[in-house]
Amino acid sequence: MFPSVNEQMGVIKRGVSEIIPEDDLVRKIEKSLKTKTPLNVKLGCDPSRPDLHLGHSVVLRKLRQFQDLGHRAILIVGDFTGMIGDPSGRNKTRPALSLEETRKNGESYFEQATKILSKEKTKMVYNSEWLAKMQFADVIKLASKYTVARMLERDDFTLRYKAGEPISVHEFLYPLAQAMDSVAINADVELGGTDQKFNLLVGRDIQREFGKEPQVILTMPILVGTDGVEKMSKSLDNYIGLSDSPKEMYGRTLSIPDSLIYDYFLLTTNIEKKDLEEIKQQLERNSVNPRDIKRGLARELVAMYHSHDEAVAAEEEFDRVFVKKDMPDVIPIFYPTADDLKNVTSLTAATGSVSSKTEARKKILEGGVYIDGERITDPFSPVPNKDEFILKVGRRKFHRIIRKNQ
RNA sequence: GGGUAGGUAGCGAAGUGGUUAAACGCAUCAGACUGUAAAUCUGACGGCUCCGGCCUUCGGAGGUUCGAAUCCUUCCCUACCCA
Repeated sequence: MFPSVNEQMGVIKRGVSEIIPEDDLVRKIEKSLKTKTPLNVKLGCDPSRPDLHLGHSVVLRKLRQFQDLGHRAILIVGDFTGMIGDPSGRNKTRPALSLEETRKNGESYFEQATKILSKEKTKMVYNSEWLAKMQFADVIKLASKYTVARMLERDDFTLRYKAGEPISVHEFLYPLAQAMDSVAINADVELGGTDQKFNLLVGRDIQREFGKEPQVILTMPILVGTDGVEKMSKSLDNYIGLSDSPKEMYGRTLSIPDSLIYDYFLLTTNIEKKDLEEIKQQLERNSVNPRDIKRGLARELVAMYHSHDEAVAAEEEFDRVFVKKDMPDVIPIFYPTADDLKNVTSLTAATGSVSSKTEARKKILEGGVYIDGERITDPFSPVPNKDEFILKVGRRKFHRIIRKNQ
């Protein structure tokens, strides 16, 4: 039923940052084999940001591997913590959510996560189920099990504390709440990014306090975003979304810096170990143009989330539009009103490519607006007297303008 | 509770009565170059505009003044020190 311990460990260890403690994981797997009981593998998800991207995929893919090895994946939606939000208002990215919102986001999270996870084998639970039932006395008791010094061990807290940035008391409760999740579902393994290491470790301590066997924690490296510097995140707009269209996904992938190519292959694709090794060699020796390796990565990703055919199509389209500077094959159509046709500025603004006429005028003066391939330099130049033409704004916004003859 | 230092555009950070829509850096956007890589260069960067201008900003609210981000009052917020 289950693969052997060595086989399992081989799969599990690919790409991981840390397994703490590794021996315990081996032991747990041995026990699972002996008793024919799958391990409970936990992953917490944040319902305040339901748009998943490649960064999330790193850890989700690891979870999928556990599923393929026969283990049980449990997604915990942090609806309770999401509902509390951040009262200090310091972190605006964490607004308080209503119960309905967290539910809705949870559903959406599940839907996207199952692009990677097996739908049937994934269990999703909301942590309000047990956290909402706790009394204040329970919370105090829980909090008493951890010390301030230990909380401050956390790098994030230390840095903020030293920098003189505010840390609210309730932030100390987050790791404890997360730990309670592990207690509630009897987690054997908890996955997370390396930035979650502290929280995951707290889970071990609290499980012990509750007389449970501590979970093994497994951390995955943080995927750097397309800017090559920051962690991939939606708010920094350096992400490749799992729901991005083939075109977008392909283009965004090509925009990552060369230094990230290997990590992306390792962390976000399923390519064979030997191919991975070859890529590493090629990159190190510079024997192949990194661009071509990157194109391969982009095709791979589009094929994973869409299809092989769409990957090929996306590449062709990309070459046409950006290499040959030709037109994309699908261009949104815009039917202008008489007012929009007053001049090119009005038209550009009307298409919504820019936020206002002021913006449109700036782009025209900067030389970023083209009509049928001709650069427009005068904001007040008239709209060509044609029934149909192509308006291009910036590098990638195209509109097919069609006049309706009334 | 007492004291100190602060709160300026997406972020960081100057400015401390009068060309100040507010230096500078980062980020972003557009252009050149290119492999939608890196590096570099140029320009834009509060909002709107009939291009003449108009409107809104310097934690909030009042006030002084011809004139305030800058002075006064009050409130809110943050860090640090003392208790």
